[in-house]
Amino acid sequence: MMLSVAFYSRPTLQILEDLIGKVLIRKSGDGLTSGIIVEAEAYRGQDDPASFASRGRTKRSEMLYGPPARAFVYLTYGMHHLFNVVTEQEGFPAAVLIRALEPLEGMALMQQRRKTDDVLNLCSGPAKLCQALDIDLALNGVSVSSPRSPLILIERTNEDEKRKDLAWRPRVGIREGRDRLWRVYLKGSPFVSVK
DNA sequence: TAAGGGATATGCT
DNA sequence: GCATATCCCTTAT
Repeated sequence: MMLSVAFYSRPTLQILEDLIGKVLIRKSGDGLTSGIIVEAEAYRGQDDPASFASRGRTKRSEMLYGPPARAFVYLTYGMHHLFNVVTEQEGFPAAVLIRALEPLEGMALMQQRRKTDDVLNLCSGPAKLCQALDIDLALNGVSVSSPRSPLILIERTNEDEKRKDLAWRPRVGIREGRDRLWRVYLKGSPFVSVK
């Protein structure tokens, strides 16, 4: 059901692929929003030039060194929040950035927060999904594997699968480019941010 | 294609 | 201290 700490303690590239198709659930005072993960990106180790950790262990990268199954939320470009899940063992800097979701529950709330009715534009980007799910710095460091957490990841339920089955779709695509080493997305999904 | 915006890190003085 | 470059993006043009 809910993804355990053990799930996040494995090698990051394995977690990356396994996260495609999982459900991210955000519970806030406004209500519940959730979506199926259709795009993600891995950052692992100090040798990964795309990772904050490549510039040393600093205040900004500190969360990456922490224990797995915690949310790492940060601000970029002065206005956008990005949501990562910390992976691997404490002391090794690694995380998976969640880049796009297929909206599942709380669409009306997402539309309100995103100020658009376009379903394809609600969660098709790492900062868009944070806005749609109301993820900001207040959630930095929270556990994503505790039942009481405002932010959790789960296996999809049977009911979800009945509603919209991902299984028939093409498997994940992997993109390697520039210094973004590992990006995985659901090939053919209209909800991804990759062109 | 470019502007928007703030936190962070670095490299000065 | 302060100045500056950078940044895992989005929106509007």
